[in-house]
Amino acid sequence: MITQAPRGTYDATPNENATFRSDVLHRLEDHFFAVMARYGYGEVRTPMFEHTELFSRTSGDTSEVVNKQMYSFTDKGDRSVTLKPEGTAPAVRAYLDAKLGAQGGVTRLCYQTAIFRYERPQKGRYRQAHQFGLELFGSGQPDADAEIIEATIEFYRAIGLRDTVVLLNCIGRAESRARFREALATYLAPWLPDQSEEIKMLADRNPLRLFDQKDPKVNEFMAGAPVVTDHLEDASRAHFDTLQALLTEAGVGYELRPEIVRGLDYYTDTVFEVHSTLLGAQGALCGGGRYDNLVKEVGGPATPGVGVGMGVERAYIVLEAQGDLPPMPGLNAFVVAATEDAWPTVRTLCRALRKAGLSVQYDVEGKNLKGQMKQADRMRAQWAVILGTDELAAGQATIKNLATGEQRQVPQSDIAATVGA
RNA sequence: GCGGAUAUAGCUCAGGGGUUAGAGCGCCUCACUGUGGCUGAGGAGGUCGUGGGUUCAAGACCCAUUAUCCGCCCCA
Repeated sequence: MITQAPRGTYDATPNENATFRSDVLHRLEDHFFAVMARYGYGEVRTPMFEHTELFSRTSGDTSEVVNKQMYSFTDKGDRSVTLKPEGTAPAVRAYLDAKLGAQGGVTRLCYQTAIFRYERPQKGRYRQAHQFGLELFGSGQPDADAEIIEATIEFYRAIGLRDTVVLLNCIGRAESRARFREALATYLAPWLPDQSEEIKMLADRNPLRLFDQKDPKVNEFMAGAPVVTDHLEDASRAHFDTLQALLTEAGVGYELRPEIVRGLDYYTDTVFEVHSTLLGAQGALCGGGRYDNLVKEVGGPATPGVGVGMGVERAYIVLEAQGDLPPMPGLNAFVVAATEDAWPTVRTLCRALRKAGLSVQYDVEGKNLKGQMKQADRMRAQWAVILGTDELAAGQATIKNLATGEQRQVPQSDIAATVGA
């Protein structure tokens, strides 16, 4: 079936029952960049693909994303390249390549990008998905973490999402995490031999995930397990405490969740997700956190950073589940020829109205008056502007409000003002 | 990568081996020849996801395949 989009991808189209309406996606983008402009974030656009090493080095080779989800291929120059599975590592690379941090201080970047992961698709999970992202380089202060989270919430408010919750955790630095893993391993040791292969593998590969299992028996056992936040260094502890105070001050509600650990290995200290109950199994709207070793890892000077990646489709799905998708956009006016002699004037008037900034169409199918009126209705035009022999003679036009049905005659020169109001 | 469900008109769905496959909505025409929406009357539109098979006969049953959805896993 050559007409269907590849598995896990979709076409966004401007029609009412599209899976994703392109006009809505466009609105989300507008809101995102408008909000981020108010926070002073500048847009960075990075390539669709990167050297594979950028991701394998930074995301960690035990991570699921790098392990089996990357769209990697060898190009004709025998280089291994990968369609980007996430936005942060490329943003870091671009930040370094363009020497944005050369003057010191803080650099704030935002982006909108497609991401690719070879996964089994379901609702809210695609092989090509899209993310809005923020990265803040050059500050290790909790104020930076707070700003990222606050800006994220601000975006969700701007597009009208309700009932979202910020899930917050602090996973510490390498040393404290090692200490914690040790404590956890000690706790798991007597219990593990009786568990399923799956649990054993998880305990070996990514033990923090054990905090986030569906099995109630596992949860019961894990309730008594040591918690990451009990093993934090003083600096991490203080950072986390201050961040919470800042969020409270900002009026951003949050829940502490020791099971939030994130799938990418580069995070240090702060990690967070925003969830919505309306998303089903794919509960996360966005995920982010602090990555104080990442810039150095990519080859730059040691530079702290914090960022977030927000799922565009997931925001859309929640908006739709709320019943809050905006109505399909319509024209300001549809200009109608009531008599054959009016066509030249119809065309000139359309040009004038468009020049005045209005969205305007006229019939290009050779329809009669009734057909044109019908078309005006179908295009959700606010006004029908009707021109016929009578109007031409008087230098006027009949304008009809298609919502109320009222109509009146106005001078042709006044139409832009009336229709645009 | 694992388990389960689904695929029939533009959309939402009914039909469960046997004449020309149905409904609602949408679309087209007419009533309404300078006026959309409402109403009424007509009408068009489907190789029943695709490829095989069983059968005298398949949209229905079987196998494969593709896609979507749900759960697991993972996460955006």
